[in-house]
Amino acid sequence: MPEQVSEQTTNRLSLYLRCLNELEASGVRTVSSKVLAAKFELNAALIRKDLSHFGDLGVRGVGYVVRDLKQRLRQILGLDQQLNVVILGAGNLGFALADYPGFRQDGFRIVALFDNLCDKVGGRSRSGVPIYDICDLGTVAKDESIAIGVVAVPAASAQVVVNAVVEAGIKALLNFSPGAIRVPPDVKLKSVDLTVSLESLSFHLARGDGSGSGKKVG
Amino acid sequence: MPEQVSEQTTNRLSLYLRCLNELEASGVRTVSSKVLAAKFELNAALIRKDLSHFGDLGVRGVGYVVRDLKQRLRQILGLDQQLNVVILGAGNLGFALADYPGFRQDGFRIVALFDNLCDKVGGRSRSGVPIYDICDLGTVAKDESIAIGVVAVPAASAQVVVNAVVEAGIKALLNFSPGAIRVPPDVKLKSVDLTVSLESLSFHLARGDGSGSGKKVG
DNA sequence: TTTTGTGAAACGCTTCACAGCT
DNA sequence: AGCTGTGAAGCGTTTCACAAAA
Repeated sequence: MPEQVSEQTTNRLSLYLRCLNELEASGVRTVSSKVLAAKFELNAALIRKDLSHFGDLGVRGVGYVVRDLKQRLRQILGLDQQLNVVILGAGNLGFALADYPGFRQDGFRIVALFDNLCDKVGGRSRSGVPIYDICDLGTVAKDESIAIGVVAVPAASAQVVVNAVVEAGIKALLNFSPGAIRVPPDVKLKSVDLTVSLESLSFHLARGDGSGSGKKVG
Repeated sequence: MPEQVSEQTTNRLSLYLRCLNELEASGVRTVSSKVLAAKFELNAALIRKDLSHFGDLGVRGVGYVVRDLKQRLRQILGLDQQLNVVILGAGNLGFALADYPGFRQDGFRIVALFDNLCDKVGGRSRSGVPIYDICDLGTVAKDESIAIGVVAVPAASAQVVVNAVVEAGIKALLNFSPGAIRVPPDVKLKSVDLTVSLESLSFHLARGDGSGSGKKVG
């Protein structure tokens, strides 16, 4: 429905949804933007603006109906259908992500790990995710209709692996390797750079200005 | 020197530094904002603005002297002195981070893992990081002058663990658990929310608008 | 001439303030 | 009365465009 929704709004929608799940579990029926705002230390108008991108989701004088808004947000975020995920790189990080509860989430299913080391291929992660040879990525991607690739390989091979993932027709990528990665314009790339995060903390320590509640970034 | 430097500028400084390291290794002596900008698909003026916060670091008509700028950025980011890091939570993620090369970086040293499960305490990670009981956090933090805590515990115990870390006098926190975490204003918190990242990708897939080169976020 | 450093303009996101609905 | 939805104001970041320096 909306023309353009900013990345920041998108990220907040996830947070709202998580909160609504908790509220529903607590038996809360409706919630106002004001109450929601307090939980995240955000401005209430911002929450209303975020939601208003997707139609009139609230009820004036009442607030938002928890169950309805939750359902609608799941739909907006594409969580009403399952998305299949593969992880590239069966190293420490790849394994950890494969078994990470936060990743074995509602709408997501981790289908496979990929690596190029022969002795790893054929094995499984602790939670049972099978490890394939990276050469088979194209086949698996089609057979299992993989939607998302998670890149957890060393920096040196990152771009090569990303190219293979793009080649396999996967249109969404979560990248954990450092350095600049290039993808075609029709592929969505989201990068998490742990070095940048650490160095940002180092910077703030060096200038002695703790500044609370760093904004969540996703 | 500067009054205020935005988080976004700070994050980019890390990227510039990484690039300068590569340039120096390649024997490049000077680099212009234009060349740097091309590597990151950024505007050259933005890079000059970022750097100009810290004095006149460039030479007009020439560009930036790679070795000098690298040195200066290391200083600005506080990487000229070692920072000791502890990881809270010796689960899959904690172990992976303890052994992750990107974390065993220049200025950082991972001193310890902490957990509350008796059978883990006393052991070591693959790379040799010792595991202590979380009760000993205060002591270790003081003895080893820990600067940064990395929180990799389940969501349910996140706030409790964060409180313990703050109590131990640690002023910088990298948090991997989902949900809203509160810290005092003098503590710097940076959160990486993997669920939000995944759901953001899901959102973009659902509306079918791949939009290349997602900005690196740290 | 090349490239930095920087005011001014442009842009985008957030907050304010209030009309309008329940 | 209470709360949403939203135009307008405010504010911070990015880009432009050019004077100043090498």
